[in-house]
Amino acid sequence: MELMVLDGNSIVNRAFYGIRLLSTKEGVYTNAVFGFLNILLKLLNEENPDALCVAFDLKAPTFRHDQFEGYKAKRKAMPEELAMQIPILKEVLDAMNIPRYELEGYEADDLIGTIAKRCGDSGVKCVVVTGDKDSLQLIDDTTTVKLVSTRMGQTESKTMTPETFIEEYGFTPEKMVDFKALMGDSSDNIPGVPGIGEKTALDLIRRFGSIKEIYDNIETLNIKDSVRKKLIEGRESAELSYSLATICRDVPLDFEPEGNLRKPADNDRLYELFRKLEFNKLIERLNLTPSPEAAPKAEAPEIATEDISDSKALDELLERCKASEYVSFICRDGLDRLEICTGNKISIVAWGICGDGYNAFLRSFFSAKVTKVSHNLKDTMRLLLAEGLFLEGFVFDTALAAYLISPTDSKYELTSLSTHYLGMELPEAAAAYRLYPVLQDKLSELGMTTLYYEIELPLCAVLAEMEHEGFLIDKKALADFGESLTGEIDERQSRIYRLAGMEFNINSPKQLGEVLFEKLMLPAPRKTKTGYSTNIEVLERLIDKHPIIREIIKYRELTKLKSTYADGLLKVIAPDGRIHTNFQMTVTATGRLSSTEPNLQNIPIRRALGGEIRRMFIASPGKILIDADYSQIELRILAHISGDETMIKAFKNKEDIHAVTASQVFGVAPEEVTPLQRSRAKAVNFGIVYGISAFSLAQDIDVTTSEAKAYISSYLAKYHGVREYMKKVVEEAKRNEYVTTLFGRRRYLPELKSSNFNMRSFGERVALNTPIQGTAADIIKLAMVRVHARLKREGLKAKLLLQVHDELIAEAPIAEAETVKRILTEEMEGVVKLTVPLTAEAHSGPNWLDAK
DNA sequence: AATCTCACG
DNA sequence: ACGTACGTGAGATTA
Repeated sequence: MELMVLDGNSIVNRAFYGIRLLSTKEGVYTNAVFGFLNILLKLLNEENPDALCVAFDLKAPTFRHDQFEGYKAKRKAMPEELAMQIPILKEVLDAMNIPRYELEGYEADDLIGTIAKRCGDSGVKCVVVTGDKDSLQLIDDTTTVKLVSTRMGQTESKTMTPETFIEEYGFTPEKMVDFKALMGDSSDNIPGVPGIGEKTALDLIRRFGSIKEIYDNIETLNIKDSVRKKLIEGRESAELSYSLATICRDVPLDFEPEGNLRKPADNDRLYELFRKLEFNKLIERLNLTPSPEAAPKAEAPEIATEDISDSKALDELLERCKASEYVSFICRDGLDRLEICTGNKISIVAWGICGDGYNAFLRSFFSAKVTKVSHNLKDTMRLLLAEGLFLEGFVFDTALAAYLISPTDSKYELTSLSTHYLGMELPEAAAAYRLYPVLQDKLSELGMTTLYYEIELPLCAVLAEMEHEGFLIDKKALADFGESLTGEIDERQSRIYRLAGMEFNINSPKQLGEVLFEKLMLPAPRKTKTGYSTNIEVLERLIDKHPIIREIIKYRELTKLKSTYADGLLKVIAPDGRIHTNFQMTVTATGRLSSTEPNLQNIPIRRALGGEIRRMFIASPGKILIDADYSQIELRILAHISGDETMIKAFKNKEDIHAVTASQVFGVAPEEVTPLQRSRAKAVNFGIVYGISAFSLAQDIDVTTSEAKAYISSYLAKYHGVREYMKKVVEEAKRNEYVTTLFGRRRYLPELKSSNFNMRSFGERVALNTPIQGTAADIIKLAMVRVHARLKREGLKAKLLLQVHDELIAEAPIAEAETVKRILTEEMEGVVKLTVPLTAEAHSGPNWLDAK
C-alpha cells in the first residue's frame, strides 16, 4: 500500500506564486486553489497512490519551539490574496473526500513527519509531496519525498529517495538537519552559524557527518581556522538551529493509514463549488455533472424549438425574422443547417429537410435587412462566399465582443459566455440572442464601441474575403525546392555523423546534447529543465570549438525549411492551387491577428535561402503582387504616445532612427556612427518597445550586463520623454489594472498585483509594450477596412491577400499596379494623424520576394 | 500532452 | 536574490 501526503501550505504557496492572479467575475481570487488542484491531479496521475491526505499548518500558539517564537514571528505574513483562498481550498478538499489534517500548535511538517512515521510502522510506503526542502530529512526506506516546483504555470516534480538524496547531497537524509543547522534557512528563520554558507556546510557535513561529531572534535578537525572560529562562536546558534530544523515525528494525531484510502468525490458538491469558482475545465476533466438541485442561478427561460420542414414554414420564419428587432443564428455542418433564434423560440432549418427551398431561404435570410447576431461571423462569411452569398445588414459577433471585453481568455465559447454573462445555460442560438444586448452594453461601458463597430466588425468581411481568395503558390517550384533540400540535408547528416563518430537523431535535443556535451566534451553553457540546451545561441558560442557545430546549424536551417515550409505548405495547397490561411481574430492579447493552418505570418525572409520560399508565392497570370509595409510603426507610436521630443524630431526630419539612437547612446556625431553601434542601438530600440532588461539586452547584443545597463541609462537620459512615459504607463496600469491602446482596446494586467517579483516584472513590461503593439494592430486593421472599401468603391479588381502585422499584400491586374500601390500607401498612412508622420512603402513584383 | 527549437513581426 | 525582452504557430521528439 502506498499513501501520498501533501504539505498543503507549501503546495498552495507554490501554486499561488506560480500562476498569475486569477479571479472569478465576482472578484474571488482562485489561482492558488486552481494551481493546487492541477498539481494534485498531475501527481495522482503519476503516482496513483492507494491513499491520500493533506496536512495544513495551524499554529497559534507556536508549540514546537515556543521559546524561540521571536524567530517564527519574523516569518513573512501570507498575502491577503492567498490567505482568502485557504478556506476555499479546504472546502474543495472536503468535497473531494480527501482527508485533511491540522492540529492546533503544529505545522504541516510535524504532522507529515508523524504520518510518515506511522506509515513506516505499519509497512505502508509514504510519498511526501512538498515544495519545501525541510522535509528531505524524512526520507528513509519507506518514505520518499516529491519536491514540487512551478515555473510559468508548469509543474515539475522530482522524487527523492535515499539514493537520489545521497547522490545529490553526499550525505544521508537524516543529516539534513545538521546541514540546515549550520547553513541556516532565512525563509524558515533558522539562523544557522553566522558566516557559514551552503558550500561550507555541505563540506563539513560530508566530511564529518553531524553537528555532534563536529563539536565533539572541534579542536582537531582539519579545517581552516577561520571556519573553526565561526563554528565555536556560533555553537549556541547551531544547537538552537538544530532543534528548530528538526521535524517532530510524534504529534498526538488521530491517524491511521487505512482511514485515508481514496474515495470518489462528492459530485454534486464539487460541481457546485467548481462552477462558482469558474473551473469549467476541471469540471470537464473530472467528468462532473450538474446535480438536479444545482440549477444555475438565473432561471433559464423556456425556449421552444421547432423544426422547419415545408416552404410555408420557411416563409413564415423569414417574415418573423424581418419583423424582429434582431435575430441570432448558428450555422452547423458548414451551411447545411441553421438555427435561428427570434427570442424565446429556436427554429431549425436544414438542407436535408427543406430541400430546394433551403438555398433560396439562405439567400433571403442573409440578405434580409434585419440585425443578425452570431458567433465567429468571419467564418460564416467565408462559408457564404464559397456559395456566392453575402451577409448583409447590421451584424453583431458575440465572440468578437467577448474578446474585446477580455482579450486574454483562452476560449470564447457560447456556452461559457452564457454562464459567465447571463448566469444561465441556454442553447447556443438563444445564448447569442441574449448575449447581444449584454455584450453591447459592456463594450460601451468600456469605451470600445467605436473600436468594435468601426474596426473589428467590418474587418470580418475583409478577412473572410482574404481567406476565401487565398494566395497562389508555385507548387512545382516548391516541390523542386523541397527535393533540392533533401540532397543537401543528407550530405550534412553524414558529415555530422562522421564528425560525431556515431549516428544519432540530430533532431533530438536530448541525443544532440549528449553527443556535443558528453561525447565531444564541449562546454555546456546552459541547461534547460530537462537537459542541455542546444539552441542557436548555444551553438553559436561553440562555433569555433568544433567543426561539427557549423554543420549542425546548417542542418537545422535546412530541415526547418524542408519540414515546416516546403513539405508543410505543399500539404495545405487547396484544389484551386492556392493556400487559404485562417486568420484568427480572438487569439492575441494585444489585438494582433494570428494566422493558422498554415501560418502565413512566419514565412522566412531573414536569410537568403529562406527567402526562396517567398519566391514561390506568386501572382496569378496577368496579375501582379503589391506589398506595402509601414516603416518603424512601433517606434513612431512610441514617439507619439510618449511625446518624446528627440524622437519626434528624428522622425519629422526623416532621420535614420537607429543611427540617431546610436549617436545619442554612444555620444558620437550622427555621421560617425559605426555599423556596430547602429546595430546595437537598433537592439536598444527594440528592447525599449519590449520593456527592456539589461540582462536580455546584453544577451542579445553580446555585451556584458553592465555595459547593457549603461546603454539603457544613457538612452533614457537622452530620451527623457520615453523615460517618463515608461514610468507613467506602469503607474497608471497599476492604478487601473489595465492598459489601453490609442483606439481604446484594453488588456487587463492582474500580474501587476502579483507578489511574485518575476510575475510583477512581466506585468510591467507588458504594460509598456501592449499600448504600442496594440495601437499598431488597431492602425493596420483600420487600414485594411479602408483599403478594402476603397478598392471596391473604385471598381478595382485588386484583392487583399495577406496581413503580416505591419505589412499588407494584395494581388491586382498588372494594369492596376500603380493605382493599388497608391491606394495602399495613402490608406495606410492616412489612418490616424500622429505627432510624427506614419509612412508606408509599396512595391510590386511577380512574387512575394520581389514585391518586397 | 509537454518540451524544445525556430520561423515571423 | 530572484530570471529575464513583446506578440504569435508549427514540426519533431519525448514521455
